Amino acid sequence: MILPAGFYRRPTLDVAADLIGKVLVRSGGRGGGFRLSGTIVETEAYIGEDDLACHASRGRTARTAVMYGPAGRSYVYLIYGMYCCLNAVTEDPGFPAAVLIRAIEPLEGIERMMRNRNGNKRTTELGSGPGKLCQAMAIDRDLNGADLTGPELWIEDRGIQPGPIRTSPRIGVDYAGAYRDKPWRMFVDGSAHVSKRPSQDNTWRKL
DNA sequence: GTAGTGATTTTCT
DNA sequence: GAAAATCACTACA
Repeated sequence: MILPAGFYRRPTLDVAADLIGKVLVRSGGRGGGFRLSGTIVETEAYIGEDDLACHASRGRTARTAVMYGPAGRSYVYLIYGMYCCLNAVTEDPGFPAAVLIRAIEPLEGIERMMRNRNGNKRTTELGSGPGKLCQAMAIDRDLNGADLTGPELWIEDRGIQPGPIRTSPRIGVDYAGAYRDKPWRMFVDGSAHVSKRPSQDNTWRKL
């Protein structure tokens, strides 16, 4: 079942948690073309203009406009001049928020994903990071604003029961002041496909 | 195994 | 002009 727009039009933390275990699917090319997919194992929530880590904290601009639009669309942006990151827009129109898809466990089209990733042979290196998964699944800014109910990019519920979910502070947002330590990153505990494994850090709590 | 650093360009100040 | 929701590579243990 493809997740409907209503799935995304909810509190962002709920969407971030519920997306764990869902399947991200990318389809393209002519006449059937290709189909790539992977189970989502890591997400992060970015919530509103008050959240100093959220791009919308600087207000509405050409880049952040999608986040102010309806839920269930994609927000794809370029980071560090080289990589793209994929988000799902959440909440009511007018309230800027999104869930960053940070890691997937590859399911379908693994051979093609390896080619997209410059011949990388390890499945754990195909989707264990927001830039990596976009490269593997051929997601770039052409898909910014795309409807996440298809036909190029969507997320399905296949009834997968993810392992235990943990939370942690978000990655790479040390500049975000009081919002730096918010435990708004969600990931499958122990998965080999998440972007970073826990170090000696007992501040992370069970969800 | 961990730590440090350069690549590259859009975006907003 | 500075910073950025990252990654790959190198050096070293």
